[in-house]
Amino acid sequence: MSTHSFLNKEKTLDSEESDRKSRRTIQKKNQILEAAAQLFAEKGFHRTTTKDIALAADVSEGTLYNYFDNKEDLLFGIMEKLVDNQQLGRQLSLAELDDAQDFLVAMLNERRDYVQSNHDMLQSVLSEILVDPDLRHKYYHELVLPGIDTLEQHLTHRQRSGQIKKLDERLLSRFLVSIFLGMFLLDVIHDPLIETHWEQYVRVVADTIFNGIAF
Amino acid sequence: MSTHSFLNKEKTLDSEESDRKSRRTIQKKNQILEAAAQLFAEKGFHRTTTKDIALAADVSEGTLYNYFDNKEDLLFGIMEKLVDNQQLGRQLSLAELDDAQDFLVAMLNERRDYVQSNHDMLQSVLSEILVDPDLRHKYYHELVLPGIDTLEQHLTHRQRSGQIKKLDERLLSRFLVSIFLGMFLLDVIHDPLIETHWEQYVRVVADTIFNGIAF
Amino acid sequence: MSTHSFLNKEKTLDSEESDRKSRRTIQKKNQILEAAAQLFAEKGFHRTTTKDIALAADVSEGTLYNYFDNKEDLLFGIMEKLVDNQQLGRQLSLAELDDAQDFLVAMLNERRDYVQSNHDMLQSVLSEILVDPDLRHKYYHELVLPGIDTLEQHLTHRQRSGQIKKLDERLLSRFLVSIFLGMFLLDVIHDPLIETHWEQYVRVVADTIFNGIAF
Amino acid sequence: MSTHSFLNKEKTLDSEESDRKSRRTIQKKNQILEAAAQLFAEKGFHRTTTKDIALAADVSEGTLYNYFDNKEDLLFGIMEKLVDNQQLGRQLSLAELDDAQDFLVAMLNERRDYVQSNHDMLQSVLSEILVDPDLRHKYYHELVLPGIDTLEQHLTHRQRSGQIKKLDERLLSRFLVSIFLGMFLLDVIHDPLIETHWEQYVRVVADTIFNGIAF
DNA sequence: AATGAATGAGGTTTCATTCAT
DNA sequence: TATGAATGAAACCTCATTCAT
Repeated sequence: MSTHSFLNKEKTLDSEESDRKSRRTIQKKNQILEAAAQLFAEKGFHRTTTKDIALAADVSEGTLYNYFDNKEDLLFGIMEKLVDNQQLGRQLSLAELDDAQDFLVAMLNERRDYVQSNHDMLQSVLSEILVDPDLRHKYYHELVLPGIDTLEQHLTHRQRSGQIKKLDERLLSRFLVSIFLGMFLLDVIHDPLIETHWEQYVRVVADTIFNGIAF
Repeated sequence: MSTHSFLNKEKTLDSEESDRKSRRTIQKKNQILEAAAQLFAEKGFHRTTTKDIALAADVSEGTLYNYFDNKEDLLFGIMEKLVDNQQLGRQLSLAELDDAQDFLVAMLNERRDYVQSNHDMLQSVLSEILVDPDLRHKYYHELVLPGIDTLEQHLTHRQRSGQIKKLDERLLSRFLVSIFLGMFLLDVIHDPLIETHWEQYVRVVADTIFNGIAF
Repeated sequence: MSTHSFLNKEKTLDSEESDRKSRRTIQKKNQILEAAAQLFAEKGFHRTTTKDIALAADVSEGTLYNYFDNKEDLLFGIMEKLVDNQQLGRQLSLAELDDAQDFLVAMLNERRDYVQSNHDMLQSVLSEILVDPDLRHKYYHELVLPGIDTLEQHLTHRQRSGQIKKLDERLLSRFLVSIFLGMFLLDVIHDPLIETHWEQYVRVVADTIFNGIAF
Repeated sequence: MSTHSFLNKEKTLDSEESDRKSRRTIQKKNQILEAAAQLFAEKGFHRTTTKDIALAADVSEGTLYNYFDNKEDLLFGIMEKLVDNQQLGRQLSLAELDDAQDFLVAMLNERRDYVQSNHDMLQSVLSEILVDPDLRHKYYHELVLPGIDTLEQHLTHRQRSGQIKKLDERLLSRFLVSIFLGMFLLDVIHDPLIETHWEQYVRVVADTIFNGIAF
């Protein structure tokens, strides 16, 4: 038993040390990614130099390459954080809102929050997605598709319980997703109205989707 | 013939020669812009070299600079063509469709056509818009805002004639525009469903917008 | 006929122009290769920077890359020149020297000349050959083996005509080649004696090979 | 036992400790040098990184610098081992072979053994010798010249005792050395024949040197 | 008007070396 | 004594742009 506890002590020490190390590594990775995301959002991936990033992250250029294989790898790092954050958001998700329209409003707001708190990272990544097949593939499969899937399930559920009409879930979910995407684009393009009138906008959207615009 | 003389009226004496010149110039500009747009769409603006463009356009690199001030100017050239094409599309546009839902369907299809026949140019320009303030400004003011405005007018008109509910037109038009934008993004990201199920998709979207998803 | 001559005139003009162009290209390639070879011989391939080479060749660094794909390609360029020069030397080669020993002496001198007039290029290439499989392969197959082959043929001929003993030509030719290689190495290492006593050295070598050192 | 006390005699009081230390030091130095030599032979000095070496030697990069001043110092370390090994080989050397031709054969074989068992180190060092004056100087003076000197003495001895002709020993010894060098080069360049036909090759070489190729 | 060779600033990346732990 | 993260100089290479022809 004494031996055992002795071993444990060592183990604990070791693991503590390696823990500290990996925590510092993760921290520094984040420090770099945040600097990069901000710059990418401001000037774009290609107009941002590794020197810029190093400076903004307060490390040397060499250090960048101790944490990331190359410049493009930074984009993948940003994407991973986006994926993590999305999953995080989903956990503390939309509870079980009984009313379907409440649910839609909640979802729009949740998306809005996600977009706002990950704005730089999303913008960083988006412009390259349009242009880099690898990144596009990753983005589609790890961020968009999961979103679509979750939506489909919710829709199916609501349809079964008779809360909403029986329209093709696959198309309906895409419709909703493209609303989010478009909303984000309008935001990035700096259309002033959505930002200033968010509350009303959500109401209009939710109302329209639920009740339609026809009399 | 009268048309012809009318057109001629605006021209100076040495018109024929300068005409031929400018026509050739315009043609070569187009030749270059098309090559550029295709490459930009494939590889992105920054990964496309002026050499690539010259090669694809079958001119020398030097010639590029006889027609455009610099590489970025090509993007502005592409944007101008997009604006022209949009205006063109709008003229022969949505006639006067009595039924509001028919109108919406027609509009969705018109957008779809526009997107499809200007795909490369749109994709070329979009990823840089996210990253280049000048271009973004131009895009917003010359392509997005006019679209929003036109939509607002249509909506106001339909509201007045009692065909649709009285929701805030500014927000409703943004809602519709963000649907188009999102649709385009899904397309660029290669989501397969919208492409293969376009007809049904349009129906779902139009039905939802008009009648809502609630029972 | 007039058409023909007219065409010819054009052709001549064209070919003259393209000739001038390609001649200038070849000239500039040589200019660069000579600068590179000298520096490589002095400091070695890796300690020579592309900037060094550009400076020595009196062109910009960018221009280097208009003529060679990358730095290593310069080594291949040097090797090609070595191969050319060897073939050149072989044409005006060892005539038909009746006496076998005269022939050996002539050959040793011919090698010496080759080594001396291609010294920088040989030294440039040699140290990388020891370390770069591609280059080694090329060197062996394009420079060493042809030399061995030629030697073998000569030896076979002399053996048949009864001038020398019937020893395995393949081994004997390798023996002679390794004498040349070793000689070159001693030269590069700056052993003073061979350089200062070349005439006598050749005599000793030829005498030994022919008559042996035994009484 | 007497030997043991003899060895101990030279040591100070705290000898045992410093002994262990220096023995461990020497061992680790060797461990590093062997790893380095292997990598240098494979990829060349410049393409081998200190990280590579550290990894292969199973130490950290920092530790490298506790044993060697810098990367180039590794080459000097390798050279020193080569010198040591050569002297070692020479001590238990060519006995006193009465017959001169037997002696030559034995010498060729001894060189062959040396080359084979020090192959990586020789190849490591050779390509840099061609390019690094310091190293070249050291190589020439500590490895080549001693070899030449030893040879000269042997030759002089054999000449005096009337076993071989009176040719200039300085040139003759260089001739023999360049045969060894060339042989080594052919080996490094991967000429297949010498390796597969070594026994016969030695016989041809020895026979030629002794009796010549002339009838 | 068209060409394309030349340019050189500037980008990404590598890697020997240092030093705090 | 051993470590390995951090460094930053410097290398190779690209490419938008110019300009003599």
